[in-house]
This record gives sequence, C-alpha cells and structure tokens, in this order.
Amino acid sequence: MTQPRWLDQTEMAAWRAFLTTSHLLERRIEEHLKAAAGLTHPQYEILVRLAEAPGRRLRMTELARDVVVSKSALTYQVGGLEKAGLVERLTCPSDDRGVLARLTSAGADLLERVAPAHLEIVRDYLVDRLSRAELLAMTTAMRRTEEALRASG
Amino acid sequence: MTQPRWLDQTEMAAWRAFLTTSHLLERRIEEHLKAAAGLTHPQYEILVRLAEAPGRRLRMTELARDVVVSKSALTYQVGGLEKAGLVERLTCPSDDRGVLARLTSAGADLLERVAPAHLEIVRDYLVDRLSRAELLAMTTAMRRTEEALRASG
DNA sequence: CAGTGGTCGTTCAAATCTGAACAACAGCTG
DNA sequence: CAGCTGTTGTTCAGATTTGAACGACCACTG
Repeated sequence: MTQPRWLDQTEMAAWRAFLTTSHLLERRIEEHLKAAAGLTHPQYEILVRLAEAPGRRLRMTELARDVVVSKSALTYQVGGLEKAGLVERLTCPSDDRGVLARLTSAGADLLERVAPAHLEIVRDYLVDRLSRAELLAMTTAMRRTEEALRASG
Repeated sequence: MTQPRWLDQTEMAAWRAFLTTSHLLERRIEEHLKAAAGLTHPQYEILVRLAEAPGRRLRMTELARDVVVSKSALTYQVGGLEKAGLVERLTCPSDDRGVLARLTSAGADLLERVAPAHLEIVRDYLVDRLSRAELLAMTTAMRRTEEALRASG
C-alpha cells in the first residue's frame, strides 16, 4: 500500500457536499413520488426508461443497468408495477431465458400525470440553481466517474 | 398548477448523470466498506463525524442530521456499532432525554485503518477526475441545493 | 405548581435492498 | 449432438430503511 493521500480542504468539501446533497435530494424525491403516485423512485425511473425505449419494452438486465439497481431489486419493483397494471412481462422471442418489461397504457398515463411535479422538484432544488456552464461541467464530470465505475464494475 | 416545464437536453443530461453516478458510487463504496471492515456506509460516516466532534461525541439528533439518515435508521446503525465496541452511548448530562454517541478508541483505530482505502475510492472515481475549478463549482452548486432542501424540509 | 406544546430517542411492522443459490437457457467447441 | 462455460431472471434469507406510534422529558405559560 502506498502512502495514504488524504483529501485537502477543497476536495473534502466537494465530496461531502456531493454526498450530503445526493442523499437529501433522494429523500425528497422518494417522499414526493410516494405521496403523489404511490411509486418508489426506482419504479418511477423504470417507467421513464420504458417510455423512451422502442416498443416501450426493455430486457430486465438492460433495465437494471439503466436504473442502477440490482437484479433482485428490479424483479421486486417490476413485480409491484405489474400488480398495479403499469407494466407487463413478456417472454423474449429471441431468447427464452429473457423477460421483456413493457409499459402499459395505464403506465404511460400515470407517468405523464406524475412527471411534471417530479421534474419541478428536480428543477427547484438542482437544475435551476446551476448555470448553463455548471450544468455542462457537472455532466462531463459525472460521466467521467460513471464511465470509470462501469468499466471496473 | 402552471404549465409543465420539461427539462431540455442539457438539463436532462446533467440530472441523469448526477443521479446515475451517485447511485453507482454509493454501491461501490458500500461494497468496499462491507468487505474491508464490515461497515455500512452510514456507519462509516457516523464514525467520521464522531472522530471530528469535540470530545468525540455527538447527540443522536445532530448525528442523524449530519449523516442524512432517519432517526430510526440511526438508532439501528449505532446499535450495531455499539455491539461491535466501536461506539458507546452516554446519557446526555444537560438533557435527560438525550443520548450521546461517543467514539471508542477501538472505533478510532478502525477508522484510521479503513479511511485510506475508502478515500482512495473517492479519489479514483470522483475527486481526481475533477479539476480544481470543477471541484469548487460542484461544491457551491451542491451547497445551494443542500441549503434549499434543508430550509424546506 | 399544573398544564401545554414540542423535542428526543426508541420500538415496531411493513417495505425494500443485497448477495448467494438456483434452474433454465444460449453459445460455442469438439 | 454431447459437453462446457456464461448469462438470465427468480427466489430466498437476512440486513436495512421508513414512518408512525410511543413514553419520557424539556421549556414555557398562567
């Protein structure tokens, strides 16, 4: 092991601000989605990804990767969405092991109804508080980290 | 309700990058701490906050606020730390309702042993990938959001 | 001092997440 | 086609989180 490299004041402040804020924002979003639509945040993100996908359907594995959730958590959350009639499961025609999750029209309707208030939160607390330059800087920085994490994980 | 204001491409990219990366990084950290020291991430943060506090002790409520965790989750996590001898509970002298969590020397030792590898992850995946200007920009941006969330929550 | 409203930390049930184990299947090699 | 290795999604047990309910206590008011 090499010499430990501590974080200096600037670095530590940045890291803590990031950590604290991401947790606070996550809490707020979770609270809102549950109250407004009875959805968890992962469930909301599942609906979003499906709504954007061609044919409104995606493989479970791809969905899990997109939403950043474990396979078992995805099974659990899709189970809830299916019970609520917002998503349905199809067997994948090209791979008998595979399962396709497809957004139902009820799911699309719910998403359209809930999205505005959700995005309003994202705006009020994050997006509208950043300048255009800050938005771009954050995007590239976050993507560098994402790429590194995905490459090694 | 006013007109829904969708996010444009730049805004949406920034928000998704932030969301995805924070989840990925959280997963990685959790995985490392569990393997290296049998700690959850909240538990690690509890140890850090206590180590910095005067007298290595803090009120439960303040700890919960700092670590951004619910009161009941804090009770649970401190319970585990106490069982492992890393933290001990004292009744607060100035307030009989209150409980002080105090870092034990075993807790301080464990923290010193685990911190370097933990910080190495924070470095490798986030801090070292940001320029000094980006670090500062992120800090102020995150703090603006944190302040807004705390003020309204 | 009794009364009131608020705070503190814990407990409990329910919801959710994780990781390992598993059966079924895909893709390739011989 | 048999055999092997890797992937897919689910299941299960255990760990963790949440929110509501609760008893104990504080601070203040009359």
